[in-house]
Amino acid sequence: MASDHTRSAILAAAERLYADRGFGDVTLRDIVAEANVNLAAVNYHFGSKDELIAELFVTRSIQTNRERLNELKAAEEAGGGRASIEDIMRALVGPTLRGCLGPDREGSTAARFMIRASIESVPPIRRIKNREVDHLRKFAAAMRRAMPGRNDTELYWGLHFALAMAHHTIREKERLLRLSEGKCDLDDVRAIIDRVVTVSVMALTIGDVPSKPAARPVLVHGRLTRQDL
Amino acid sequence: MASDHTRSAILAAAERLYADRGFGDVTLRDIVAEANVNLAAVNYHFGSKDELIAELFVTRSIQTNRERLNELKAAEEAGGGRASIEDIMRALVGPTLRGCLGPDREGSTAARFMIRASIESVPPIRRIKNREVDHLRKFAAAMRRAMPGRNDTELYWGLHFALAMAHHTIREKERLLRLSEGKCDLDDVRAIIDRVVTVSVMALTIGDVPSKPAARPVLVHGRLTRQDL
DNA sequence: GATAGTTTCATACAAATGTTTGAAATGCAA
DNA sequence: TTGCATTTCAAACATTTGTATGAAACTATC
Repeated sequence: MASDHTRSAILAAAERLYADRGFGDVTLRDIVAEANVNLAAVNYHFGSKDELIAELFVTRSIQTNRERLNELKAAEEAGGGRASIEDIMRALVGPTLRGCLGPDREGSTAARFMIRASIESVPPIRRIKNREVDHLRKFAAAMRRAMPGRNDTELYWGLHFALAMAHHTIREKERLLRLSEGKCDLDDVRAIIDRVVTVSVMALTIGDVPSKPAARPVLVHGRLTRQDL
Repeated sequence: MASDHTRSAILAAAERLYADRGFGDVTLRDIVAEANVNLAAVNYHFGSKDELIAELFVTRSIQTNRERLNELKAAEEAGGGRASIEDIMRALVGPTLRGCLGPDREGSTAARFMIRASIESVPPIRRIKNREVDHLRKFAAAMRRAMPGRNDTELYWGLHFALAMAHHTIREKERLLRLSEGKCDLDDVRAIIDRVVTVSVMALTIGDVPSKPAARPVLVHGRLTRQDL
């Protein structure tokens, strides 16, 4: 393989076009035109259109998953082997939200591509997403360590809701912006992450009936703190 | 129009096939074969494929929206013109969750169709969804009445997160089931609604620093109650 | 029962699309 | 250079797809 020129030109063009116009109405001919390569090059280098899409999505997914696990590991090391539940949730939703939201990310092709992938969900991408369960199990395990006494079911629901808020915010950011008439600031990614983390932690304390008044998470200065009642 | 036979046969067949196999790989020929009608009948009765899909989705959406508003109205009348925030959230997420989840709904074509529509999001459906903002404004208004002092921004985020949890649960129920190895009971719709409502209400109290200890929502017997600390 | 409007039908159309092919070009090693 | 493998290219292929057409069948009204 002398040079990846054609291969990477296709990848870049495909990601850009899919990000801009969606999987639905971008054809191989559009891609090769954008990349200035021959039509047959896609099948030569990737085998098929679906494998091209899969490669794009896998690459980006691996990046996000690695960031997540890095954050988790860092939090666990900082906590002497056990991360706080807040930090775990932050590691879970932070990379995705940071990657897909924010004003500077407006022009990021990778981010817009991942948003598309989240919205349109074509077959090759769905197949890959199904493997994501193994990755999530690592977070479930960390949560179990952070909240030893807690019911497993509650734990999974908390994890599920955290992803729900993060992904739905990415998917429906236009609608939220329109609904709130701009009042919800979707550029302040830090605040959004704080918000999602806060609510996720709250969700994980459902049914918690402590003997002494519980520490109650409160959003202060865009950062999660605890305030005793 | 002597009889709607052909028209409704097409609608029924289309909904069934789309629900089962997705919009991606169901053609008009599949639909007319299932409906035992002629290929040209679709264009004759609906104009185009997209208008057929739009009609299916609009019909179901109107049903859900009407149920939502009925529940909201009932709650407001029961509360003497002002519904509690819990009841508002329940009216928002209840109909959708009840429609798409639960064991008996497994065979409901309408439910599975709406799940598909939520996952795949083809153009005609996206266009309709964009008009949904007006509908949500009615809930925002009710919430504003229920929580007069509250910041509008917080209110929209709470509304947004409630929909996030409901829709994501519908979209990703398979994954949650697999992740939790069956521990999360997705057939107990009442409990799920309670859970989503509880967390939504919690989300709406972020940053609430009350002069006296706040009433804290707690899940008891699968039903939302209030317990003073 | 003739007529006008509606609905159904078989068939054709036209366009788009992913994929394949076989030859030409290119790069690289001996 | 020669020879061999890799890569590029133009063109064609083979389907699939939604849509259009015009005649036939049907229905209801007068």
